[in-house]
Amino acid sequence: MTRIKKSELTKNKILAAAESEFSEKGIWGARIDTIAESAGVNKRMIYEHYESKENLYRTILERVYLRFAEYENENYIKNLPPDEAIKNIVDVSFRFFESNPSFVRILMWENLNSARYFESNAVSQIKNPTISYIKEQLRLGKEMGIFSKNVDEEQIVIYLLNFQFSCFSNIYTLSGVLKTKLSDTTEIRKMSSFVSEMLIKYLKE
Amino acid sequence: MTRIKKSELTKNKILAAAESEFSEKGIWGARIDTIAESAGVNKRMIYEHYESKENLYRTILERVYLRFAEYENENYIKNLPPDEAIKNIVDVSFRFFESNPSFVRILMWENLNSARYFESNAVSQIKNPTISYIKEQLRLGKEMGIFSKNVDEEQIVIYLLNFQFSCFSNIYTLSGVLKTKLSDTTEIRKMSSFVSEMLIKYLKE
DNA sequence: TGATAATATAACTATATAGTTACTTTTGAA
DNA sequence: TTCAAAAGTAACTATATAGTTATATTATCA
Repeated sequence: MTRIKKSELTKNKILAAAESEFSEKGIWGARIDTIAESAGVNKRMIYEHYESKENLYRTILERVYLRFAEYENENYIKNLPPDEAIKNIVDVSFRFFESNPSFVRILMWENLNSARYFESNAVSQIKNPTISYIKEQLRLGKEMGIFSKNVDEEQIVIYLLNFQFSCFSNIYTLSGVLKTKLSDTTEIRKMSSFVSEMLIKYLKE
Repeated sequence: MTRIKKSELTKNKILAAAESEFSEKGIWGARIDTIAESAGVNKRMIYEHYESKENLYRTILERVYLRFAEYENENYIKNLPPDEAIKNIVDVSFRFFESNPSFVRILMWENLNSARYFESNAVSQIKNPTISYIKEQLRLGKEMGIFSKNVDEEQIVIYLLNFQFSCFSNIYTLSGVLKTKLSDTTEIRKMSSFVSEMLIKYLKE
């Protein structure tokens, strides 16, 4: 294998191991030794390529968030009627969260750190198309007379982003209280579709 | 001061310091030395009264959750019509979350630990009156013909518990994306009342 | 082919941290 | 007042962890 390819491989192994370790334990609980070991790479290589634990974490955060933004961007079905488009938005982010549990967890850690790293530099500059897309659909829906005129666009955006996320994030303590395993995919799907149905009804009212 | 009173004082100082440290940094990030120092108490006293870090954490978790259950229990206004009762439930938990940020954070840490400590022993046995109270109001509302008959009670319970909580929990990364400071009380209040209005409309539909 | 720069390794250092030990001070019942 | 038990202290131990150093191996290009 060529030198460059080999170092790329090393970097990728580090990134994969780091993503899993950081998502499991957060930046403070994660161990560099563990990352090195489960990447099958010498610890010094982490410092060679990523300087410090903090910097490695930032890299992971950026990477993970970029993956989200790209997924959203690529998967929205264009030219749907506004009500179908809203359902589609819910559906796309549902599928992303479902297949990227480490994304959900890393964002949760970030929230407990008051989004310290998330707000800094690169990450917050990543173009996320979702917000403007939602607003566009809402405006379109109002124009077409499908959606009620006095809907608060800002709140709908928050609702869509936040409450979809919360179907995946705070379900463990809630499961304990309800004595139902809400982390099962079927349960999550139920919650998610309930939330979106309710929203659509509200918009059309 | 008597011996017993003095040791009670020490215990309380430890509990207060521990609650703040654990809520800030979670069980893994919290430091026993920091707790001892900010309690103004010798480190050994923590082990004298609480055995281990883990056990101290459990004590805090129980204490904090008990506070929640008691608050809910004491603050619901009885004999309201069902729609007002639902609004009241939202309002009461809003006020609790608002004035107990450490509760919100500790539950978030717990969710990242898959509710490991939350599910064990004492905590999950604490009687939380909320769930049965919500269900009662829903049934009453249906009987009185105020609420639609085909409302999924389970989902409403989840909605109320989870989405109210998420107005406080995952707002930091979302603030970053939206470039609005959602952690301000006014913003939280907006979100919360939006969510409850939407629910009431849905129930009455 | 042999010099050189990139890539990799093992063993190390400095520090932080949960938990302990051996000791001193204070309190209250007899 | 005395003295045993409770409450408190400082200094310690064993271990874990982020980051480093000194050295070895390997791929590329002259």
